[in-house]
Amino acid sequence: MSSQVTLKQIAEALGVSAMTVSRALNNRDNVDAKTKQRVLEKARSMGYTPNHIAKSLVSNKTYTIGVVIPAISHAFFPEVVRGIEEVTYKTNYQLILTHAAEQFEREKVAINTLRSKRVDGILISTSQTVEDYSFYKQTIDSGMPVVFFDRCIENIGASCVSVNDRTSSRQITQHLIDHGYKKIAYISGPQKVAVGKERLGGYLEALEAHDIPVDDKLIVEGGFREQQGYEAMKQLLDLPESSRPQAVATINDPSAFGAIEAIKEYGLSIPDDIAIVGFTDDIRAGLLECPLTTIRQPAYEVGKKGAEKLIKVIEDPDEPIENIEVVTKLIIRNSCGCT
Amino acid sequence: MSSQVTLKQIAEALGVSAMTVSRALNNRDNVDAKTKQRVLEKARSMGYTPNHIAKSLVSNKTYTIGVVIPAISHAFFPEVVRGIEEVTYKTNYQLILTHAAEQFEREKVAINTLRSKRVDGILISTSQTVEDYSFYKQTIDSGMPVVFFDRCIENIGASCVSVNDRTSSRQITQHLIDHGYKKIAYISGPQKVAVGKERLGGYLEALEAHDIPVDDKLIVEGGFREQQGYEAMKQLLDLPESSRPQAVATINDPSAFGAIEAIKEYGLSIPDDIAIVGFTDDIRAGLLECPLTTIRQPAYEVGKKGAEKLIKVIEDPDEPIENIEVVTKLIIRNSCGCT
DNA sequence: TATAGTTAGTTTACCGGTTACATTATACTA
DNA sequence: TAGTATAATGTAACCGGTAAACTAACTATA
Repeated sequence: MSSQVTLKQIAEALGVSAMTVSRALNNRDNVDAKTKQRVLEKARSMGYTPNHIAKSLVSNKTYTIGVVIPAISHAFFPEVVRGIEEVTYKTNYQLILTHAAEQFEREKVAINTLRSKRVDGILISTSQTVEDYSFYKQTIDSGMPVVFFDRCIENIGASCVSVNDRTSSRQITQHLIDHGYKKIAYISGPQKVAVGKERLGGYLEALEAHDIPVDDKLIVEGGFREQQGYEAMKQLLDLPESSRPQAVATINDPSAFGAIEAIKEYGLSIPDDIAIVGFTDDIRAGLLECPLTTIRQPAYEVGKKGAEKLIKVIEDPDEPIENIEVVTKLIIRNSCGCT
Repeated sequence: MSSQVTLKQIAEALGVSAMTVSRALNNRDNVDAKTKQRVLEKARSMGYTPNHIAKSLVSNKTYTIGVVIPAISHAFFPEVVRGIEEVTYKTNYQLILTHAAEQFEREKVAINTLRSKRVDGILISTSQTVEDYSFYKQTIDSGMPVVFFDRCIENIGASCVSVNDRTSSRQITQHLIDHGYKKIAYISGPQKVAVGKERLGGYLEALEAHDIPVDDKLIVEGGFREQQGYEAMKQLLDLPESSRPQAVATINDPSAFGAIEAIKEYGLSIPDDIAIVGFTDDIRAGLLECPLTTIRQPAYEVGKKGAEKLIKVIEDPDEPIENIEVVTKLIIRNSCGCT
């Protein structure tokens, strides 16, 4: 690191006190116009860059927020980050991005580092391997402003921005039912994560509403990643012919992509042999050989709302805890059987 | 922000000096084993989180690197970030991510803030609107370690990690020539950015190598974004029938996607009426109606190499300046005319 | 047994700013 | 013209740690 110019150096060069320089640079009162001018010029000519580290130490404020993301390569998250960025850019906050690679341990390390760096708040989407909530509880109880997004942990004292997972999942399952399918499987996400539970819940509600009996063999816990969708689908395809599903709903699009891979490997065609639907509206969904019917999650909106809420919590400790739902849209393409 | 526990508080509670606590927590010498034990326990029970801000002020080191990205939604960049993340995770650096949205002004603000935050180094991919280099020059001359990636600025005193843009571009143009096309257009990127210049250079070299005369009307400056590819293609399509291109090479995949949109609007078919190739191997490239022939850029590798180099520069001021080239791969699909 | 060497711990100053208060110079008022 | 308000600037302490120098007590050595 180069030797950076300090206030003191400017002060010395000008024969004034550091305080006067500080005041001049921060547009405070009680600085002679001429002095101020001299200071500004000197600061520029010396290439002064204020030291936020020192400022933060005094003000106990870093204008930095941490973002904890489980999977950068899932297209949903970069879009969320774009939404967050848009808000933080306007409000002069910076973003420390951490990637947990779906590992709870990495997430813990990340959050601890963020706390050490004294970020003003943290936006979290939990990893699928999340094990116990006490770690989050502790973080939140320490007074650190936290807002969850997409993969939330509920009733833990922090706000959450998600989509209407349950109703969306019910809606898309309903759509499969409308096609006349009776044997509808579900490739679920981890039940410890709210989206996992909610989306499965929506699927069950839809079946129940139509008096379709729930078949436990048709519900397989997969996960958020393509590989897991692939494996879950194989399990379903290995069921005896008679109990094989006619249609499959999945926890998200990557999972559906994996499942589609498996279906192809078994030489079956979509949607004729098996219909399938996703949840995300990944950038690839519409481009598949058989375009994927799915739920469009407004990722950018989720990021934006999350960041807005977090900054409110940071700036006003009385900001209430909320569960904010961003509304999705059912995108009907062909994989469900529509033409 | 909650009231955080400090070293001093632990020291007081234990009746020792702050230094002793500091030593105990940092595994330094000259601390009695029993004392150390007592300190560690007290720190845990009081919920102590070390304050990196204070540490940084003394050490002049933040273990944080800044990343300046022009477009999060271009799938290339999240992959790069994943590569960077993988390295910083292992080396205990954190990532401040800034998004310039292809605007040079935002980029300047971002870099200044990163400097104020005293990041240990910065990874930069320049925005397409980059205007003058003096700003970068100043930043680098101030002693801030900088490594450019993908969109580099050369000969400015910083290392650069990119792909072999020129040879790749020559190779893919060559492939179009092999198909027998004579009138090959080029939708270029901004010439102020190295990739823009290099890729255009590769295209020109290929033509020259085959004695194909360069037709200025067939070279249109587009840009990195879909919309710009769309507009550039329209310009090409509006040329008189006789001078219309038989094939088009583009600066990147998004630009190609835009161009494809335009071609469709004109009722022409790919590759029969017009062949087209990209550069990126975007996640969507293989999924198009007519799958896109393109150059696969190893984004993850670029991020990894960039981060590795930056950390070397940070940790050893004598680390030499290098231009690191990561090698691409020509991905032949159908849009070029291959079947 | 006097001297030097360890060990465990303390004290002081400092990193680069800001806050709170003190001081000086200037202007205004009676 | 003394007396006071006001503007401009300075000083000291502090934010939460750490480096460096110092001290006290104990141990080893000749």
